[in-house]
Amino acid sequence: MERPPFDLQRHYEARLTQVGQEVCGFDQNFSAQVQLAPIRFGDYQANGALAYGRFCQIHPRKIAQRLVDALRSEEEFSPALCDLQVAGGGFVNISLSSLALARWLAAYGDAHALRTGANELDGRIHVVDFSSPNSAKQMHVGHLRSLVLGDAICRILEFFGAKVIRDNHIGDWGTQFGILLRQIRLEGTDFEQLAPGSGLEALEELYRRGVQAVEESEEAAREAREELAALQSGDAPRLELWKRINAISYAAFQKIYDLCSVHFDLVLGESFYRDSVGRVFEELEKYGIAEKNGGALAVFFRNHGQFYEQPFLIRKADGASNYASTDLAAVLYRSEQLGADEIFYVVDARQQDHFQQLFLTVERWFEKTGYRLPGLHHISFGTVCGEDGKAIRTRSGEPIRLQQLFSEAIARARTIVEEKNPELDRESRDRIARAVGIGAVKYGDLSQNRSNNYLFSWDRMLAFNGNTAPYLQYALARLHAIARRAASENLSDGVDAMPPIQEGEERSLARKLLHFPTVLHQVLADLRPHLLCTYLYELAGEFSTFYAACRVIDGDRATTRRRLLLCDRTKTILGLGLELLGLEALDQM
RNA sequence: GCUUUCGUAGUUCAAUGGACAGAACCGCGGUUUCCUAAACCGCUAAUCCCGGUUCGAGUCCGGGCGAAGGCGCCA
Repeated sequence: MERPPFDLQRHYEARLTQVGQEVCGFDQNFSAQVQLAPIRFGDYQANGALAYGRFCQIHPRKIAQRLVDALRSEEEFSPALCDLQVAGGGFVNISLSSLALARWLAAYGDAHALRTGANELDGRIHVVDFSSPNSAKQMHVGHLRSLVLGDAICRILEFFGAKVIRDNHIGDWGTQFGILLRQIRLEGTDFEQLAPGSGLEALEELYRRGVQAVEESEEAAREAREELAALQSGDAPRLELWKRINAISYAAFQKIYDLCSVHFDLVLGESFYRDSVGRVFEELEKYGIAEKNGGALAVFFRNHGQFYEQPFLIRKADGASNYASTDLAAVLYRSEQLGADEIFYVVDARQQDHFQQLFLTVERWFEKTGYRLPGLHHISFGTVCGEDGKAIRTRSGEPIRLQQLFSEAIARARTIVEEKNPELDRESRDRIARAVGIGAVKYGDLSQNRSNNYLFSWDRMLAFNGNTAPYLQYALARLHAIARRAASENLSDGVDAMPPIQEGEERSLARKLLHFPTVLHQVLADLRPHLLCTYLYELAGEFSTFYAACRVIDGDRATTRRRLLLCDRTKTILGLGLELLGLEALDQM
């Protein structure tokens, strides 16, 4: 028997469009427009007849009926597999039979089978630039989004077959070093006392004082710029200090990354590009893309609707490079050395102008030089705001540090574990507390549409009920418990075919499982992991309802076997979904 | 001044131009001799305003109002 298509929504879209055009005689203006249907209408619905009927002045119901009649002679649309109905003003509703549900579940029985269904990006090289904190400053809640969103996006791209290069583009070559070096010289800071891994708070304090000085005095600002220029031109003592500052910073960042299980393939930082910015300046000037303006080097977009009077500064008047300089050099490196087909920048929406201008500049530059232009994408996200509705910043007040947020989440989770499961050993309780606490925080961010700002709230970040990671983890833990019991009673041996699904809770759960590929394609289309969160929450909800209503391990062997298989598939998809979001799966909690 | 994003129940959030706008939290009520009650079941409540396009608009376009951002040497 032929394997059913991985994503039925996609498949039906293609098939119905094809049958409409080739069998029914509809022209190129017809497309089936298949989408997931509300359950009251069936499993999938095709909306294309409404638009097409209007277009060719035929009643849409007639169009829909012609399509249904043509489909009925196709084997895959036979009554044994699905029911077709014309409804409303010309919708075509498709409802899968229990046999069709069972066949799909049989074909996609484990994570490996699911992965083979998703190969759109096989062999593509995708560079994802995310997290990218600034050296010498602690990460706070404002840094959460890039970190968890970036990690989830990497996992999703990898699932579809891409070779993903996770690049942490740390801000280690910018203005803050001028300010820091000046302040260190002024205060005579002793670095021997700042051991790697513990000195970041002291550095941050130093920086805070430095910023204050620079804001208050033009003289101090000039000195800081001079310090930076001296560092960037390779002054040895300053480079030595710079290295120490970075060692302290990187060690602190790594603790956070370890805690929430995020890893990088490359941690190059802006400084990595310090010797290649020269080539950028040279080429951009040579091809007339950049020009000197008031001492600085700038790219103008004089015919551009938005940027006609907003130039892109790529080198400061004092010769120092800036954010734009290193970003340009980084694109070149990622294209030439890493072979990037696509580059994703997971950076907040306030930098939209910067990235638009960066991309416009790169397009001109690569066109002139004939360099291979990768796809450039700014995966922007809204700002994390405080109670006042404004962005949480390092400078104003004391934002909540990531370390502090994660610690608090783990502590609260531990309290609950100890209350619910006092019989577990200490090691298990620790593991569960960590997975639940970190998971709740990650999910609190991931479950929201990235394009909106959101108010930081302890209540959301530390919620363990409702639409949260622990809800998903709990459902999965129950599925593991069922599997353990089935194994201990030797119930799970030799069952790989899928018996037809029964109506009611079983069917609702099975139907939801089949939506997984469609949701993944939606997530991939514009890299919005919150759609996967919503889906997994609904899936876990369907399972919980099923679990409350149906005894899985039941006296009746056929029932037990059918329900065990359904649980197995749910366990696979829920587990894979959690993995794609970067959330830890638990087998008990 | 120019410009970008956003505006949905009391609150925090969903909704590839489709049929009756979904959840969660909060509140109230119910469920456990049975595979984990971190669960399940039930009740109430919303598309900022005015136009336009469309068979169909929370979604697209125009104009208001409101919020947050960006705009030559910060990243």
